[in-house]
Amino acid sequence: MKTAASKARQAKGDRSRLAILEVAVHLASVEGLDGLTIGRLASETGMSKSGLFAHFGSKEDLQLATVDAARSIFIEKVIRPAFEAKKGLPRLRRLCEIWFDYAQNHVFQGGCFFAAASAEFDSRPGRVRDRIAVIMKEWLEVLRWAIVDAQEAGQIDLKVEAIQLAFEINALEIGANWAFQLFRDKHAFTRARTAVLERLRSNATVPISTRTATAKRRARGSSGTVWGKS
Amino acid sequence: MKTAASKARQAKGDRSRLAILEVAVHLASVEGLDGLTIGRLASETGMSKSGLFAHFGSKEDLQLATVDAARSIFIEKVIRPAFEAKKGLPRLRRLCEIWFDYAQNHVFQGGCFFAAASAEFDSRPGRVRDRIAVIMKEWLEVLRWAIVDAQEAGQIDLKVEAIQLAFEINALEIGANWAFQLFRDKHAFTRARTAVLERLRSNATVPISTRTATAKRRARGSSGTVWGKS
DNA sequence: CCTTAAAACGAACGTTCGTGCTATATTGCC
DNA sequence: GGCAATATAGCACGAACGTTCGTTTTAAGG
Repeated sequence: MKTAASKARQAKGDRSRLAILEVAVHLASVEGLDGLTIGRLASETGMSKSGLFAHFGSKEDLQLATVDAARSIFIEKVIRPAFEAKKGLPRLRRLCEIWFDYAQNHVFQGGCFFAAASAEFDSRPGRVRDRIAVIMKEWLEVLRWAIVDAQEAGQIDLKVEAIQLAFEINALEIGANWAFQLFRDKHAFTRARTAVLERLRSNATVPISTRTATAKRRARGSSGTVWGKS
Repeated sequence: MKTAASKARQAKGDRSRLAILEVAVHLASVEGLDGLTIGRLASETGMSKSGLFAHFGSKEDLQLATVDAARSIFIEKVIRPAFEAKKGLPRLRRLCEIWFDYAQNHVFQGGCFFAAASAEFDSRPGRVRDRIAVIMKEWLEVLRWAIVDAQEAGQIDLKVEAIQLAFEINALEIGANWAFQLFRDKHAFTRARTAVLERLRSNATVPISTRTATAKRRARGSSGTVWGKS
C-alpha cells in the first residue's frame, strides 16, 4: 500500500519528471506534440531513451503529461496574475492584456502552446485531443465569467451575449498569435489589442482608458480566486 | 530538346500527378503536411511508393506541390466565386460569406487547409513555411483590397484602416475554424458571421442587410478579375 | 508495328520511431 | 550499513519513415 514512506520514495522521480516536462513543453510548442520525440527529448535532457520513457509508459501519456504541464504554466503566467485584478471589467482587461504578453514574450518558445496543440490534434480523435478541448473550454469559460461579472457590476451592457464576446476576444487572440508566428510581425499584437479595446469600449457602460498593458504592474494585493495547481 | 512530341508524352504523368495531389491535399488537411506520409499516400492512391515518389523527387517537393494544389482549390472555391460580385462592399461581403461556407462545408476534410498548415509550419523554417506565408499574405491582401475598393466607392468609412479591418476579419475566420475543428460546434460560424457583420455595419456608410449568405446564389454574370491557375 | 521515352513497380537501404526486456545505480528508510 | 524500492541505462525488436536502384510495364509517334 502507498504509505507515507513510499510517497517520500517518489521524491527523486518526481523531480526528474518535472525536469523532463519542463523541456518537453517547450520542445512541443515548437515541434508539435507529435514532433516531440522520445529520443530527441532524451538527448535534450541528457537521459537515456528508456530511462526517460519509464516515467511515462507510453508516448500518449507523455503527451498528456506535457499538455497538463503547459496548462500549469498557463495558469501560473496568465490566469493567476490576471485574477489579482478585481472582479469585473478590470479582471477582463487584465486577462486580455496578459494573454497578449504571454503570446508575445515567448512563455512558450513556439507561441501559444494550446493554439498549436489545438490545430495539431483537432482532427485526431483520442485522449490528447479531448484533454486539449477541455482546457480550451476552461479558458473560454474564464473569459465568459469575467464578462458576466463585469455585466453584474454594471460595467458592460447587459445586452451583449457573454459567450459571443468571449468568442470574439479569443478569436482575436488566436488570430494575433497566428499572424505573429507566421509573419514574425509584432504589429499583429498591436492590431489585436486595438480590436479588443474597441470591442470592449463599444460594449462598456463606463469609460475605458487606453493605457498600455505593461504600465502599472504594481499594486499587487492578495490574489483572488484560487486556481488549480496541477 | 522539348518538342511537341515529348510534351505529349508527359500527358499521362501529369494526369497521375494531379490525381495524387487531389488525394494529398485532403490527407494533409487531416493528418498535417508532415503526417502526409509517402507510404500512406501511395496506398491511398493505389500506387507503389516508388512510383509515386518519382513524381516529386523529395518529400519537401511533394509538400510544396500539395500546398499549391490547395491554393488552386482555394482560389477556385473562394476567390473566383466571390470575385463575381461587384467590386467594393458586395465583394467584401461575398469573400467573408463564401469563406465561412468553405470552412464549414469541408472543402478540405480537416477544415481550412491553410489554417492547419500555418500552425504546423510556423516554427519550422524552410521553403514550405515560406510558401504558406506568401499565400496567406495573398489572402490578406485580397481582403484589404476589397476594403479599399469599398472605401473608394464610398461604402466604408475612410477613417478605418483597411489593414486593421482585414486583420480582424481574418482573425474571426481563423477563430471560427479553430473552434469548429476543436469543438465540432457549428455555432462558431454563426458567431463569427455575426461578428463580421457587426464589424462591417459599424464601419459602413450604407445600410447592411442581414440576409443569409447562401440565399440568392444565382445571378452569376461573367467573372471579374482573372486569378492565377497554378 | 516498332521504337523509345516516360511511368510504375518491387525490393532494399539506412534511420528513427515507440516500446519492450534485463541489468545496474541510486536513493531513502529501518 | 544494509535492504528494498525506485530510477536509470543498455540493448534489441518490429514497424515505418524517406530515398535509391534496377527492372518491367505502358503508351504515344514515326
